[in-house]
Amino acid sequence: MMEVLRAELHEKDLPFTHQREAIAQVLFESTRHLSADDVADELRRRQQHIGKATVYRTLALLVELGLATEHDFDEGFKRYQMQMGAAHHDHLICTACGKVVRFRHEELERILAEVAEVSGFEAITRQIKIFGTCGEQEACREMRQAYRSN
Amino acid sequence: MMEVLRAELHEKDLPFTHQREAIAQVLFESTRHLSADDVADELRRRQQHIGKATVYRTLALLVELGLATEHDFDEGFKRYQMQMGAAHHDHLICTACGKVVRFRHEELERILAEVAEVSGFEAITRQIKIFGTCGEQEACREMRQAYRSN
DNA sequence: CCCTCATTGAGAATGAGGCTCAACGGAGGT
DNA sequence: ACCTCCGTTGAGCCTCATTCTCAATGAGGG
Repeated sequence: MMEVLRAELHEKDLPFTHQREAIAQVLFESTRHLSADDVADELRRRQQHIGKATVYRTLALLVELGLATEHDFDEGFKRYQMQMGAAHHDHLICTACGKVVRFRHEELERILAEVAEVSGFEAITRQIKIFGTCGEQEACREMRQAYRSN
Repeated sequence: MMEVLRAELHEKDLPFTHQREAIAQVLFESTRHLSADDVADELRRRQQHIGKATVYRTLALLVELGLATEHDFDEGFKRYQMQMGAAHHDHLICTACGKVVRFRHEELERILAEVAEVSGFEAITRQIKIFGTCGEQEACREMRQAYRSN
């Protein structure tokens, strides 16, 4: 996987630095969606301090290269995740506990491609987010009740 | 329409202030998605200066009441639009010229409801955004070419 | 008209993310 | 290995959307 990054960087004549390797590694080893701060924290835990500017720049670069995806779960900051050639997937986000569940529905792919086509758009990327309550924790069920009685 | 706002506020024992009326009015009269700054600017043009804190608070309130919707088109700030009982719609966003096109596809509604159901989620709201190029302007076609040759 | 309590607004605070620029370090050539 | 050339890095500063603070204000019920 790190080979893919090395190759992509070489392709674009960009240097494969320790920082880029470390950041990609952290993202790669996590199954969660990490914020720039999460990444910086994890690097610190590994005794590899990397400036936040570099963290931001590298995350943006990984997205550019198509190796990572950027997500906004309405928390006021972005989250990132490695995208190792995996199919595009979408998310269900619990507004109470923050849990994120991935899903993929073939039918959606077809419909969205059709919508873009009809509108004369050439799609680059897309996002589908369903915000709701997952009901798994106390807080989730409470919020669910609050919404129902609204 | 302003009656709906008045009623909703009364229902929740919240005062119907001049500021709330003016902000809702601006949003109501626009067909575009307005940012908090857009709203403040329009109010200033109408000789009704309202503090930005109030603009932000009121926009959040309108969303809470279900009278407006909040959108993030990846511009670094949020945009708002009145939602007068209209059906939920989704967006195509041109990353070159910023044009936003609305669309609605019944099939999507059904599929997303099904996805939430299967995952045990109770959906509160959802968003679908397709980012791409609309090809209408010079800049859009240029960006389109850039992506193709990437 | 009064009183209460939420709202308002000016300005400061917060926080994600970008910018600056001197020092640094890949990596291809020698 | 060594050199040299650029692109990268990082500490700190800057921006800008959004929120907070708190004293003054005003909605609206009695």
